[in-house]
Amino acid sequence: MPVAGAASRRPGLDFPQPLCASPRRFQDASHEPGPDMHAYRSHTCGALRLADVGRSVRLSGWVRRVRDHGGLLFIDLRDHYGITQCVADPDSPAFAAAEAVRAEWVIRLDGQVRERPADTYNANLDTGEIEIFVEEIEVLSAAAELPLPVFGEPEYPEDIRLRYRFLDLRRERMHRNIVRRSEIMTSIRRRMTEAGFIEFQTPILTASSPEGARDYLVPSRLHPGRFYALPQAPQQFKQLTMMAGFDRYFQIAPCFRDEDARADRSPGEFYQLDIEMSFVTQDDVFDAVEPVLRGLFEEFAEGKPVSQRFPRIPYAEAIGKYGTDKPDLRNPIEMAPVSEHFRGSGFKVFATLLDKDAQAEVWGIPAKGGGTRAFCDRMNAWAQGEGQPGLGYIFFREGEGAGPVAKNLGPGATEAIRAQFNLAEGDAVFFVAGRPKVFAPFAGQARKKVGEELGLIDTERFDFCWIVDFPMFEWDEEEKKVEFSHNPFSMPQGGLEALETMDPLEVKAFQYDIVCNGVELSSGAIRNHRPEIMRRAFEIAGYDERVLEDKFGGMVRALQYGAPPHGGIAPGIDRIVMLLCGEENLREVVMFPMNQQAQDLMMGAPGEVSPRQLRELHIRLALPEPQKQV
RNA sequence: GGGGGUGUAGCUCAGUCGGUUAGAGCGCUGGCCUGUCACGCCAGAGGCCGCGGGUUCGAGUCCCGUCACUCCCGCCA
Repeated sequence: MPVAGAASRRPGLDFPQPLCASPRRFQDASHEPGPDMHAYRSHTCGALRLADVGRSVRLSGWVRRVRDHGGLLFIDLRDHYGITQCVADPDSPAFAAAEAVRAEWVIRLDGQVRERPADTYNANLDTGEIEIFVEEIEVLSAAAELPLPVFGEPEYPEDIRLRYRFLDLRRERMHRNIVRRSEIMTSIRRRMTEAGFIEFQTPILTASSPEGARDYLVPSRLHPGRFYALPQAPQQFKQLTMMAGFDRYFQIAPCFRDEDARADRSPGEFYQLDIEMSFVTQDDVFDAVEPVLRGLFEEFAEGKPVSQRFPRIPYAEAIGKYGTDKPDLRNPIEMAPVSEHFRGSGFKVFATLLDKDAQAEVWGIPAKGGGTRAFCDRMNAWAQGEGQPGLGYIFFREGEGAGPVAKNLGPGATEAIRAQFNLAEGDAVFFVAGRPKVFAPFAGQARKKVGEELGLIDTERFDFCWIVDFPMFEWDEEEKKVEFSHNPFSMPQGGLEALETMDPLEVKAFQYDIVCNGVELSSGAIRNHRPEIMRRAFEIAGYDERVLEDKFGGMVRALQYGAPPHGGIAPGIDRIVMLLCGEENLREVVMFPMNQQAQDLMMGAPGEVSPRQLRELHIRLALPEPQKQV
């Protein structure tokens, strides 16, 4: 069998695009087959309709599927724009050629458009009322046996999908995701521009910054022993842009962080819609960003409702009600403290805990519809699987609270808890106890699990919220010191006075996140534009002035020469696209992603380089002992 | 760095308590088939059971190690 390299070229994309997304024809009807016919096609595979019946056409594309009936043979021809059924019978001069083609070959064919017999219309295809009677076939590129099928949309191992990404991207769902990503990008640029923002470019090769994630480093040839760093975000550049007197900056900015991946966190690189504005308060930023995101989501949500106002939830309240600073508001469960019902009660485990530790609390997680022993036991087993001692519960049936907790707690307190959460027959409530700081993340997981298990989450919605009033500092248990909890450049609420007079751990920052359906889309802040406040903030976090000068010199200098109050935010593009494509994994919306180990299996990155390249960079390798084999 | 899961045909998977020649679907090769669109029917090819070691009369199956992929924790201002 003839074997050729896989065709990655898409002639269609080289054609000038008319205004409509799917051009019906590339050429005028006057260009019928003949000497003037285009070499590859007169129409795309998504173009032809009943009105074209009788026309002589030329199509090119991939063979999606062949159905060979012996005396009659169908080829589904696919390109970027659609699928057209082509048919050949022994009367056709192309019959022998048609019998030879296989899936994913690239062919060009000429033929006549004809109406399908009415009872064989295919409503699933835009072109389903017509077919092409094939008169000539030219194989433009044959395909070897496929390492993964293109037809159909089942699950395949990711390493194979990534190694043969060009095949994976031919699949309908991936192709649609990537096109939608492009449309989302275009819409974002339009919306930002219409809102008066202008797009800037900032350096990719820049300096390492001491805070935050691990940097990707690029060795300098001209300066032995020195390194550039790829930007973790254009944070300082966008602030400097404001100090330079521009206003309303945006950029769809590549960001690079050398940290381990997650399903919702690409290894290595990702994109942010980076935004910064001058002379603004927190409310001004919200008022600028909210309509862009709402409009964007409404445009691509396919009818799913989108929050009209994004509720603003203080950080502390989010932790208390949802156990997390990225709550999924589609989940109606709100937790609340129930310590008072347990204090001094007959349920000794919690009563003793509360007695011994003044900081201890008990929280309740109401579970509407979870009032069966089977469900409660299942949740308890789940909690143990998560490394917890268990998950206490009361479930309500036959007019009373049931379960071991209720038995020891007594009917009075049990009824008080039922009333507090407004629970009824058939409902349950789960309990977590200890120091909130320690158990809150688990409580959040339990809330999520209960919501999912009981089907309380309406997946056909986009629920946004702002999380506001993040703490400025937090206690770093490992280093035993106060550390910036988010961005060191955020303005503390209350300014210098707050830093001078308050417990640092009590100081809040003008720091905020946008959360949608439990996904943290972005974080931002009103920046600290006052050098004396910044010096004090760094001092509290244990950095002396030299560090500030060394590492943030450019920015600190700029602050001394007239810096406007400014602030911004940076929504994650990949996560937005993921939500709007209904995907659970970022790799489904990135065209050529790396795997979880930050390798590009298709291109072979990271790869080895020649000794000469290393010499030029003044680099000698000091590999770990068990020498890596490649 | 740590924990969980997975690894058997090109692809998706099954494989019982450790027991004969390791199976199915899709794909591939050949044959039949004139209205299919997940076409249908018949036949065939295709296996280092991830890799290495061990236990055993006997290992896809049990044990140890290792590699790869993936999910999670740490990490991600």
